Amino acid sequence: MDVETDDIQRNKPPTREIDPIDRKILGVLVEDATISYAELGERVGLSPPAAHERVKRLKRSGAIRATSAIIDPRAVKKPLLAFVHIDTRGWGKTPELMAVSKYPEVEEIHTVAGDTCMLLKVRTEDTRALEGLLARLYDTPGVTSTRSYVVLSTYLERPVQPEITSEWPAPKHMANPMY
Amino acid sequence: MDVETDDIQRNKPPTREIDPIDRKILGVLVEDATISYAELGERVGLSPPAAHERVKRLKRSGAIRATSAIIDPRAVKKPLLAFVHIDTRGWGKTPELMAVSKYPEVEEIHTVAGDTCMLLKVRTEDTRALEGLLARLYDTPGVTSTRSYVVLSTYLERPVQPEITSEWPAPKHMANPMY
DNA sequence: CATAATGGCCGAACTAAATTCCGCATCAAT
DNA sequence: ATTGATGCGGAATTTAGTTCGGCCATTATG
Repeated sequence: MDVETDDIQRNKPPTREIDPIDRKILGVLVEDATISYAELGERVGLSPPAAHERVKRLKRSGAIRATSAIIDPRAVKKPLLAFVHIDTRGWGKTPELMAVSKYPEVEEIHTVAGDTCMLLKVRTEDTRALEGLLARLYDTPGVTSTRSYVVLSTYLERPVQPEITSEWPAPKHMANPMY
Repeated sequence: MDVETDDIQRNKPPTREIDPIDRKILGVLVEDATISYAELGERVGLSPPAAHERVKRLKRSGAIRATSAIIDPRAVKKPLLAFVHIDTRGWGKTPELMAVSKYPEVEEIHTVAGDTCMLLKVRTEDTRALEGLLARLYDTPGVTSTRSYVVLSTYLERPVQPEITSEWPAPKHMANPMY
């Protein structure tokens, strides 16, 4: 058997810096991950095998976490979107609340700073189902109150974008911060 | 303005009812859209061409809106996630606020019912960038105040799930609603 | 009640893309 | 200047995507 000696990359995904071409690749694949490597290569200025190599690297490094079908919520009968803020008594109620992960209606669970403790994004068939989920939340020990924000219309909803705004319009009425 | 005709497929593509096999297909493709039609067919009990036909139909009907690469936010230097609630003076300030769509940091824009008017999901490189975005929001006429909830930890974040919880645990302490 | 028509599936053939291989150029470190 | 490593491109190979024709089941129709 082969015995690995000079094992350079043990714990570190050798996170090679993401260069502009990688970012372009990510931008293309976020829009449409079904295109061929030939077309991907053409769009970013690479040959098909080179583009393929880049994508493999991005997947290995974890930059591309998955390739996923984006579903229309209406098509699967989940037209009601809501954000639920949860206040808890005490600290560290997260493990108990994580139990709601098993419901496919729950899409996001975050802990947040601000006047509330946790924040859920949930998508249900109707208000009855939302009520059922809220009832389930109140059954969790430590949950003191919730506030739900029911979405009326969604104007934008998209995955993580690879681009970054480098220069923000300077708010001239403000002093310059030290950091 | 809108003239109501009996146009069946104005808002609705001729959505043939989604049967259990379709839902299984969606479930598989949400998890991993890179698998072959051979494997997809095997998982849902169909031949490769039959699975292919189903997927084509789901895409045509709009049930599958896109196939997209899911990016690790840290890999693209956007570790700061925040939800921004916006209060506006008056009504219908949406068009103006839609201008922030051009910033790739903005991932979602909703109008919500509750004590606030709009809700944004934004992901930035750091607090400076978040401040820059907030400053941009305050420059929008009609915006009276914002409240930001900065995410400390994300425990769950996933795309729309095709499954639906059919039976919610009945809250026994409640009366039965009429509807 | 029989029959035609439709829709969905399968197996096989065909086409296109993914993947591998190898030589070459570039850059960095010695 | 030399060496090693890294990334790229072109061609060949393997694998998957796609099309085609026939079969079966369900539903509409005379």
